Amino acid sequence: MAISFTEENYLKVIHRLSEATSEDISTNAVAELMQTKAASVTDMLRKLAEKGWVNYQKYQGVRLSVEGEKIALSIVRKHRLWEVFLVDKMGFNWDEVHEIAEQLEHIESDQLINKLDEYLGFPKTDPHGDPIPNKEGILPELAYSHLSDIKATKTCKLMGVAQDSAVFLQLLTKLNLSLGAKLDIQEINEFDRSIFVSINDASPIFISHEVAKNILVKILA
Amino acid sequence: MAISFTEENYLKVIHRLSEATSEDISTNAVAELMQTKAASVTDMLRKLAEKGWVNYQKYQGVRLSVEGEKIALSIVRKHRLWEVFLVDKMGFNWDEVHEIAEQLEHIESDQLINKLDEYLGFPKTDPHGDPIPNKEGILPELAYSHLSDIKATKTCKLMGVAQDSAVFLQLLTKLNLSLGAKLDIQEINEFDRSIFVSINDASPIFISHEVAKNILVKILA
DNA sequence: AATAATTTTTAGATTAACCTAAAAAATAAA
DNA sequence: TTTATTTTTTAGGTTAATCTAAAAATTATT
Repeated sequence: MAISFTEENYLKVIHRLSEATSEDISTNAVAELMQTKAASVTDMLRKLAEKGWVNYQKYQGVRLSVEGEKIALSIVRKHRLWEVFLVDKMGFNWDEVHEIAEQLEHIESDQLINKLDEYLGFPKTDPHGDPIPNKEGILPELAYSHLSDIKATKTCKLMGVAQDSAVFLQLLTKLNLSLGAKLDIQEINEFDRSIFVSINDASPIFISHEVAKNILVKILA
Repeated sequence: MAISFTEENYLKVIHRLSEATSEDISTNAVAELMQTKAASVTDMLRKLAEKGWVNYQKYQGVRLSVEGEKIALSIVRKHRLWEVFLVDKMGFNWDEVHEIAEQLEHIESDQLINKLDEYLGFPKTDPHGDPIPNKEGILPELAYSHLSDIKATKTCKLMGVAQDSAVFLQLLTKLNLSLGAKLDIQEINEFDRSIFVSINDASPIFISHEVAKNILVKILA
């Protein structure tokens, strides 16, 4: 069935909200991410439900149907593969690619996206460490920890970020924090929950709790 | 000023029609290429004129303004660069890329298109031999002959095609006619204007006038 | 449990891009 | 130069996606 860019964006947003919770997604939550009004969302949810892509009962919130989930994952797949292309092949920085990928994710051609996947060497994650769903729409669950959740002095590897905003990514770049960076936690301060950490064996610096919350790491030792 | 996909497509179509003639473009001609009705075209032409992208007087036809020409050429540039990408990097055949490029040409990012240009090695023509406008929107005029216009037994090189339809391109592929192919004209038949020609030194075959009209060549000898 | 606050939905409009049918203008033919 | 034909425009409507304002349902608070 034909799908519009707008419908694709709604499915993508509902999918993103569903990842964070097992509860139904509220109209307001969708409205906020779609940067639109709740009334518009209500209209669209009814339409998406008619097309069979979401389960929606009025006043009860919404969730993706199996079919809707499939569509959402194919958009995520396209978005993340294009991000890899933009960084690996076009030479963009990781904080510059989100907006362009938002456009490219709507290009419709299974053949193209599978050829692109191959051309990029079947990458497992995008430049922010987010996993890329495969052709069958299966998204490997990567169980990484939030740096902010770590309670002891450990050595970790930066595997991803929980936020794609340019300001955040630029801050990480300034701190020399990129995918794969080694983090030696020296101290965790109870007072402001800031972390004193050495990055790639450099002299340790302070990282705020706010930043640590958005950094995903694998614990090495 | 903001521009919609639809507006971009109208400007592209008006540009294409303007290349073939120096006269003003008729509403009906635009309607046919846009696959829409004349009444819809009238509405859009008024809108495009208000935005300053075309010069339009009712009942007098339309032509691009300087600004409109600039926009149209930037779309053509994007379309043709993406076609090169699809063929050279993604491994598509020249008859498979038009529809995908129709989507990709609307991606908005000057940075991306200039990086893509560089990545592809600043190609001069697309996979069909059509010239690619440069960053400044200047389209090099390539003066090639239509194979059908050649009146004597000559040796030529295939430089482009005047049509991008998949059926036509697939026929050329079947005849072993690709960009750069050598054509030795053996005979031109007065009766049906068909051409008896050797392709890359193979044994000569007949090519219809209809096909020859859509083949662009450089005369070598 | 009743009331207050919040969330969500309905009702009615708006805009972009399209449509059909009819009117008007331009062009071609008698 | 009238008349006929074709082209183009106008008038009025439709659909998708949005909006504001008001009504209804849900949730939270006394």
